[in-house]
Amino acid sequence: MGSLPNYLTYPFLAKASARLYKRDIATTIHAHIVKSGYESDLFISNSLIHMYGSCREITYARQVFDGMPIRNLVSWNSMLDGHAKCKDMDMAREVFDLMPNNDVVSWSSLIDGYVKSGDYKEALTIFERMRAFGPKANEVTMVSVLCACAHLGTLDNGRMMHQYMIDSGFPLTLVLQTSLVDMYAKCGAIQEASVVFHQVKMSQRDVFIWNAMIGGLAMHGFVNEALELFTEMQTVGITPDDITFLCLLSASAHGGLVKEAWYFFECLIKCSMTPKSEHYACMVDVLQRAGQVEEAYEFVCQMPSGANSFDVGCSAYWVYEPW
DNA sequence: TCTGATGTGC
Repeated sequence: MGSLPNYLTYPFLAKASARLYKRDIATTIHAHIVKSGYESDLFISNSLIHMYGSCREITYARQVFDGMPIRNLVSWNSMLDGHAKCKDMDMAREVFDLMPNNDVVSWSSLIDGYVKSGDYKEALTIFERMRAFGPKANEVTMVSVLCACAHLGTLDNGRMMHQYMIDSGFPLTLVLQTSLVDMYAKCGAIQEASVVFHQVKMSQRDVFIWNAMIGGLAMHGFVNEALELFTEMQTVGITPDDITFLCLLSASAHGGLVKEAWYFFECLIKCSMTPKSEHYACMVDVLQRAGQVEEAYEFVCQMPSGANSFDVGCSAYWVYEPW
């Protein structure tokens, strides 16, 4: 009765499966494609490589890639990104060096792979090479580059990248502005982070950029300022998420602010969210640092078993056995 | 009409 899937259907299915991160669904879709005879379609094969790469099934991705009679840049880039997602940067680099040609996506995938693998210096080295010999960077490239600067804490470098973006006439999208706020905050330049944050129109700010700013303030001990922004974001209709509370709880833990921590934990519940193990870990941390060992113990006991994890376990251990 | 890279917490 229903219509059969055609060559336009499968790329969407593969993309959905890639996002779901489910290997069994991925192989099922692949089997359907083989049965329907669409395996030789370039778009469909590319979708399969991407799907397997996203599911971290790089061996299957490679099998599809090797079986293709014709490949294009998307095939190579998907293979490259698959290795990068698996944090196998040696293989990602090999693909990059082997591919017949490359574009901004190839370079961005490589740079982001190094960032996600924690090799921030190499990410910046590749970016310099890209500036010298490669295609023009775009928003996606710069997000990864700013992330590398943030983790290295090299403020001068970060400022240079910001200037480069202005000089190159990059449109400052919300994603880029969030990366800038995060970079300045992590580099300790909370004032510059604040300037970028306030340049974004109130109506355009989403939970990501609010979190970046609140987290930046909290990280540097400006808990009152973080609290003010937390109130403000709710006033303008942005609902805090679990990351927002993690920022605030972590700041309270570092500052030894027990009352504030309880307040944020209660807010979290009031926002009808379920605290995760990380939230519990922050609470245990703040209580035991304040010397409230029994309260911390009680808190751990109340914790639903679903939230139990190594994080909380470690914190709980501190409650019993301070080294 | 279909395919590839990006932002907030540890």
